[in-house]
Amino acid sequence: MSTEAGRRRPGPRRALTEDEILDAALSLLDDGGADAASVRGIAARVGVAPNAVYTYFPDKAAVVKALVERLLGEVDHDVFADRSRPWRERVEALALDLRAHLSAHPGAVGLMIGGPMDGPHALTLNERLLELLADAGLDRTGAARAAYLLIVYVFGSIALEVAAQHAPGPLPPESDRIDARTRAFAATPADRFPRSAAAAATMAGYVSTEQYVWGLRRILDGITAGVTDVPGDPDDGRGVLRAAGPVPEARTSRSGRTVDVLDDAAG
Amino acid sequence: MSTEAGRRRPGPRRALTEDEILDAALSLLDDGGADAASVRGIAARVGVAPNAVYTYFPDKAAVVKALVERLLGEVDHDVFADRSRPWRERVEALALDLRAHLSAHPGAVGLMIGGPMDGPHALTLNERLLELLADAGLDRTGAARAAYLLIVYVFGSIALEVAAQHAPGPLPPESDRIDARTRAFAATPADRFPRSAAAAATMAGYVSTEQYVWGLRRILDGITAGVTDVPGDPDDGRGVLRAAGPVPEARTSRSGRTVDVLDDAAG
DNA sequence: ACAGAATCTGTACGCTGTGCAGAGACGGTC
DNA sequence: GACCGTCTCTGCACAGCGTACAGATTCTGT
Repeated sequence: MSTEAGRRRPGPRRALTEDEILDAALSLLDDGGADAASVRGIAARVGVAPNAVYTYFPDKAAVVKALVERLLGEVDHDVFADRSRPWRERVEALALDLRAHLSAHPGAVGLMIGGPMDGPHALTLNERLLELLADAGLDRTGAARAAYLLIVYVFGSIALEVAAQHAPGPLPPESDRIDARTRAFAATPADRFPRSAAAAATMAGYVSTEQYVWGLRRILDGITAGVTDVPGDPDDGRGVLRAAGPVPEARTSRSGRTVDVLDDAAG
Repeated sequence: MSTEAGRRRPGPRRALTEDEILDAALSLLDDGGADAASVRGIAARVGVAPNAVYTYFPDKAAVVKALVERLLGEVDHDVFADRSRPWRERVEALALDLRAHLSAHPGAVGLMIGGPMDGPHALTLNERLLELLADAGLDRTGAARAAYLLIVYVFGSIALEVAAQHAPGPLPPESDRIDARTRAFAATPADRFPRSAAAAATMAGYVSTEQYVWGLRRILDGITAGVTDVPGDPDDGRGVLRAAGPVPEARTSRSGRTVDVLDDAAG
């Protein structure tokens, strides 16, 4: 009661908001890479003394954490709530949206995967994925494992894509980066690395959207390998799927054995 | 001719070797986390003035790069060269070996995925994966895409696993970390996150070896979905696989369409 | 013996995160 | 309207960071 929400605290009005500080941090990050978001830089950007920042956040780690949370929150709730669309489409839309949002701030990506990522927005992302994968016909445990597999893939892809870029600042267009990689891989010594030299064009495309979607689809294929497809639209795998626990009738799958092993640990 | 390999350079003998510096950096990293490997700390550890390090490496980034390269080199060439073993087994052995080696140095993991990872040992890893996946029956392009998918998964998993740990220093035993996560997830509000709350046990196991292997197997399933299995050992998928390019006869698969899209970009 | 080159040290500069003391502004109570 | 406690922000300071520069020392090749 005494500390109700609308009451102003004593002392002078705050010159800033937390959001303005996060804005400044993000723009510094975008301009100068992961190391550019210094407390002093943020303070200068918003026009206060460096230690004034500590009125809003206890330390720099809290600034980073809040920024990561905000970036994760920008993607939630929108794209994949529409349950009329097939679940695979929604997963792909979510994955592409995450990639677009995060790789727009390459300097922030390193901070993201450098911390625990256990805030409410991260949990919301997990929750949405669980809903999505339940629609796909996966059981509770399978959906959770699949959700983390997807999270690992999405954040791993983005992290490696950003890390492949040497210079700070915004990511160049995808085609430019692939061209640069093509030129770099052209120097691969074919005597020591014959297969890599032969696959140089594909390797240059490791950072492409096509590779990203290709890998995502292989994962979705693997996730649904133990789940039987309802016939009706075999062309694109968009058919509604129904759950199959041990699936004793459909192609004795390795997933049956795997699930048992995992249940030992998680249960 | 003038600068032949065995010739000593003028000047006093070096007090150190590059390897000793990397040893010092790694041990600092292991003790104190990613920020502990300072140039001054390294120099103190090996008993020289801070700037003596710059006799061996041009800057700190070069030290980190060399360290990453060395860690990547520790895993190559050994585990998965034995072509008599089934390829899935070899991929799993490689993935588990990589995870064991890298998560033994959690402080180094962040440095690893923070840089381009384009050294010779990284290329060797790619080359070995290409060989392995060629044995699995994938064509050149498919093998390269699958290799990167696996790399993303392995490094993404390890990065997220390490990032989930708040304190620096060596990773606690897996069971302890899962216990801690179980306790943390017990506080998940079931009203706002019903599915996450219900899957808390599985989510606690996100950092487990079981989850890691489970995800790896789903990926391998997805990679080989467009490749027909030779009957003979259907129980574990260890049978030798034969290549299938467009696979027009085996279950009209989405991979056919996907590959076309990708060939447009990479070709 | 001498020239040149390499190694290492001492010193210094600008940067980082952040703790402490103090000045000023404001809300709540008299 | 005066006062008090609390909050905000500043100036200063400290320890640590990466690293550039100058100089002393030690070696190799001539």
